[in-house]
Amino acid sequence: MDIPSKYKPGDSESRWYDHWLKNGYFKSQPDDREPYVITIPPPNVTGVLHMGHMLNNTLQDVLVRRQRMMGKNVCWVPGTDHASIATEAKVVAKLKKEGVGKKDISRDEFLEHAWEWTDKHGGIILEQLKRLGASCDWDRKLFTMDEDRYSSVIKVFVDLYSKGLIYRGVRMVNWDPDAKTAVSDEEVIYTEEDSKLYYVKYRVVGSDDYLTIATTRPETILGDTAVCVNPADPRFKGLKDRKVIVPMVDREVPVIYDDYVDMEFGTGCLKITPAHDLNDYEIGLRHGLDSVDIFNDDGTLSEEAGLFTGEDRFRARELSVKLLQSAGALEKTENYRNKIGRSERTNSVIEPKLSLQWFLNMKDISKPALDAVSNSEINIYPPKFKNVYRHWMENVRDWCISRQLWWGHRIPAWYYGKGKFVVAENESDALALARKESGNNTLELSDLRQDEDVLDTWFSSWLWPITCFNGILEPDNNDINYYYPTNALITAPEILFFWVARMIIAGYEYREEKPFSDVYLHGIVRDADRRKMSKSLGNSPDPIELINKYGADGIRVGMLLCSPAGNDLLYDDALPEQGRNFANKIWNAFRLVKSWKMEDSCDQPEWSRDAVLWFENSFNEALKKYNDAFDKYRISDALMIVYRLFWDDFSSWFLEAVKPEYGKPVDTTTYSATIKLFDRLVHLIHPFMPFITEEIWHMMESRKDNESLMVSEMPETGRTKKQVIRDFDHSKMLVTAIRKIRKENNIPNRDSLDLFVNSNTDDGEGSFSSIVKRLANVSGIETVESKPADSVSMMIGITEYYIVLGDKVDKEDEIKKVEIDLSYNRGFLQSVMKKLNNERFVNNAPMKVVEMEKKKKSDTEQKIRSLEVRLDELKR
RNA sequence: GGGUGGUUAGCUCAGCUGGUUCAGAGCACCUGCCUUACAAGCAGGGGGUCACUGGUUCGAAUCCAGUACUACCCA
Repeated sequence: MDIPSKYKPGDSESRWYDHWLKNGYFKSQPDDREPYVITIPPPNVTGVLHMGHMLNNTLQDVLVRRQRMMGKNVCWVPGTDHASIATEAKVVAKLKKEGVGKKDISRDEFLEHAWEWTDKHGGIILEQLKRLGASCDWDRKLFTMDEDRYSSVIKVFVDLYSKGLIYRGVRMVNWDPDAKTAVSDEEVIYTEEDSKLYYVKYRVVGSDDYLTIATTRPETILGDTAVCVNPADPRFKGLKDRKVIVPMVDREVPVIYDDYVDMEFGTGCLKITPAHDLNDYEIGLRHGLDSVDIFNDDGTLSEEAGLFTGEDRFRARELSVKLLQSAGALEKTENYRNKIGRSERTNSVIEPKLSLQWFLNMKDISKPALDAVSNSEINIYPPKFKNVYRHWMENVRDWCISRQLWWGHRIPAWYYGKGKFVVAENESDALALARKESGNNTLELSDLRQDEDVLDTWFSSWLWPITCFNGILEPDNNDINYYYPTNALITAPEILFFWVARMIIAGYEYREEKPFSDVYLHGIVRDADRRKMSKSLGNSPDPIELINKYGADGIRVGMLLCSPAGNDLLYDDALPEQGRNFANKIWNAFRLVKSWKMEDSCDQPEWSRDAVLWFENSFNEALKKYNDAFDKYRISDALMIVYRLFWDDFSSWFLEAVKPEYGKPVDTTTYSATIKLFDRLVHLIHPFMPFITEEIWHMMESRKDNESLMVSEMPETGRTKKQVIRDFDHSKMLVTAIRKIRKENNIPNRDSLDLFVNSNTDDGEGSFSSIVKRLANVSGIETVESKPADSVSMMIGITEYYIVLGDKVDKEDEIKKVEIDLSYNRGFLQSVMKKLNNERFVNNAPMKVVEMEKKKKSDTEQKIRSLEVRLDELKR
């Protein structure tokens, strides 16, 4: 058989992916098997695949592939989300390039552009996932804005509103005065910038005293409605119930006391502008203060400011400073560095602004979701995130669900008359409701005006595990009844609250059941310097290029090798390289086995029989650990277990032990045992490396067209004979020791050696002498009572072995080694004796531990005796 | 400012409710090998005062307290 010595992943990847698709292995329909369900964390519909997706989806594919091989009815639902902010920004940018402003066109026209954009770019990312090997049920592909998902969101909004859980309220938002929209917290970038701290004097009413406040934003003085000090601050004791006069506008405002004020910072005296600072707003709420909104939407000063109306906020700052100065109210100015928030998109300084938004009351609705995680109905992996989750849920705030955007689910509220509105699933219901509520039957559609805003994207994705099976619109359909609750959710910890917690909330609200049993949180992909991968840094490799270079299997292994649960993954090209090398190793191991000529008349040699016996046990032990690692979502551990099983145990020990001498045939018993073991190995590796394993599985023997490794059965765990493993470990150590002696003494492997074992020291461990003979090229193993002349010795466990080297033995060197060994063992014995001589240890420690120490004592004493004898002989 | 983690080999990490000859793995490194599966490889090897200080205990990488540094979340 002519197989190239380097594995080339390219063509086999597309060939096998097509094979899987053609045979419909990814598809799922409800049946009587147990389901295993994962809904994909929907990537942004207009995005492209990045390293984070690679990690996230590799993990999911590994999990579903394994479960599929364990006989589950696996359903991995793919889909994308509309990402209202990001997508709208992209469409706005595109239109801008074409010279069209968003405000120049109608909402409908804009949405047409957005859909066009979506249709053009949407789904690229899912196509890219196929290159990775993702075994999603593509027939179930969904989009958060497709018809059923859209209607589901609207229905849920109306439902929650009718339950009294959704309300309108005032809230401080991050206002971008250039884009004239609110942006989310995630889109504000805070950096330290140089600014100035202005010290301004406020006169106390009815006295000549004044208070000095420090501010970086003197223009907001126009909106001050109080001055605040810490109640514990002795400097301001006598100011209770007093008022001060706000400079420039000469408004009388109260002095209030609040713990919020930091006595150390500035003058210990804080001006309060409830309309333009979040903390001030909250203090304002606590103390019942007025708020004066001094800004227009474009960042110029409003009528209410009373001064500088129409001026830009930064110009107003300069004017304020001048005015304060001329009025003698400016005490001093200091240079200062503080954190300034700028809009990610326009780089404009964010203006905190009060506005009317829609909220979801979270207090009661989130209760079951808190309990579910506390009582482990839902498990979070790694468990350390349980605390974080609980902390957030116990301090949950109401959710602001409206966004000042067009791309998304439009809020189903219709306004009519003065400040009145109705909430309904559609226009005609809204009209009917409006007529009923107003008692005015002459109302027409044209009198109704739908809310301009859309819902937060998370308000659609929080329903994802339900809407994936259309469980909102048809709550009793077959799919939802069969697939829900899903099994696992794989995502990043950064969206534990935004998304995961809210899905759990929605699950209990709409299905009265959890949405998934397990949450697995993986880290963020960073570069080798721990920097986040980003376009602007240019430190993010293109995943498709990586697949081309290292193969999908290689990159999958690379992503997982180094991503322990919850920890960040420091990407480096060395990782997929290691994955590729592993693929090549598997490939060559297979080449070796395939090159063997079989011969019926050969008997199975003892070493081969022994090797099969040992490897079966080794395999069983590894499989147990592998399953255990999966149960705990320790995916990289599972991979490492199988990596070492294949590379070390199978390739370096098993295959080396059974491989026939050059040109000689192999007996059929060994051959078929090897193929059987190889088959079991590729099963374990398949979830991680689906392509190469499928390729090899088909080359092992002739398979039918509709057969596939990916739908064949995972091996069952068998019993492990621990003694076999222990014996083989002993023999391994012996082989290694002999090889070391060869290397130290420059004895080539082809020169065979005689090995002696000291019968006085033999504890019976290590019955794999045939393998020792073969792998260490030992011609015979003889039993002796004492050390033969001109030999070097080695100790495995407590058993002493010798190799006769003749005049090659360096006596001085041997003596030195034995002395080092002796002093270590004497020291060790001392530490053991210290414990055993300690009455409190013997009385308090568990019997088992004491027994162990006694065994250590006798073993070490025996070793010391052997070493002393040896030293004696050497010195003779 | 509040909260939650982390600190073990050059790097990335395992070490569960204290006790196996317990200080581990992978990668990297060093030495020798193009040995007829694989140099994307084989064989052998070196490397850590388990952040620091104190405490509990017969016994601490593991439990407790404090310190330092660090990461993330919230404000």
